[in-house]
Amino acid sequence: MLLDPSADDRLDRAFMALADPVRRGIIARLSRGPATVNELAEPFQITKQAVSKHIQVLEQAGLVTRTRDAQRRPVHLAPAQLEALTAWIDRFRLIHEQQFRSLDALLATTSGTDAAPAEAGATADPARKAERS
Amino acid sequence: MLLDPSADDRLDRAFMALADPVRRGIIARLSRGPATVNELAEPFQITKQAVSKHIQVLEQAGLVTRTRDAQRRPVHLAPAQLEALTAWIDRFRLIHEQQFRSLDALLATTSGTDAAPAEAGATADPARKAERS
DNA sequence: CCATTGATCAACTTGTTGGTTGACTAAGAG
DNA sequence: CTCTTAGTCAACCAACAAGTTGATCAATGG
Repeated sequence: MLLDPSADDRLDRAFMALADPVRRGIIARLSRGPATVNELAEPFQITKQAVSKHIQVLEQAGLVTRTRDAQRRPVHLAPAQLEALTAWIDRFRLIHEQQFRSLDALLATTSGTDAAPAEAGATADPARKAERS
Repeated sequence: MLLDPSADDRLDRAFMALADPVRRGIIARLSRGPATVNELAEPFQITKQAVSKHIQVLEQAGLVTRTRDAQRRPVHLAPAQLEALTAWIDRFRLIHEQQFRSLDALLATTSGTDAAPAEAGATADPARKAERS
């Protein structure tokens, strides 16, 4: 089960875990501090068992951790995985932004007449020849 | 286009779209510039139809757009939705960080003997009203 | 006109997710 | 010991997601 989850696998679980409004609500609540299953279940119209399953999903995704406190199992936010997600997204967001800028510069130097209406790169794309990575 | 998907719905689709290594690979490829379905399908061992479906998912999530170029339908990255995702994540990441800091400060002022074993917030949690004994 | 290329549509199979109910374990409290 | 609180486990079901094959559409080229 938890032997060696690849980086892809970890991202899969984390993104999937956030692709549900209940689980995002749980994350939002936990950002204010730890909470028990019952407390987390209260805002939603589903059974406690369903919430427990959601928490399991979040835990397997590395987004929360559970501790012990008598009968209670307080759930805590684990921000490290959230950081990993923003890191992944921002990586490609920034690459794209840079590509866009350099393409923009290229168009500015070659065409000279008009700067092309925002729909850049549809056919004349300098990055297209790179393949078979 | 669809008729007014709620913010929750949009986040659902976007996070779900990224919860798949094929689709993340497509995003990674598109960060280098637009590509056709065939180009995007090449690195993967699945049929072109499957890739087409993945692109539909990404498009409905607002992460990519498609244009026309003769028979080709070049796919472009749409970075706005990526920004929305990092915005959502960072919101709660920062709230949590701030909570953690203020709790840390609280512990530093009240307890003078032992600084607690790193698992802060488990027992002394300002957000929980339940107290025992 | 017909053939080719690029991509989508439609139907179907398979596996997984989100939810339920009911039984169960664990820890205190009377 | 019994009762209550907090939570999980197990079995089941409806809905959906990912992939396949086969047919179809759209644009171009001979």
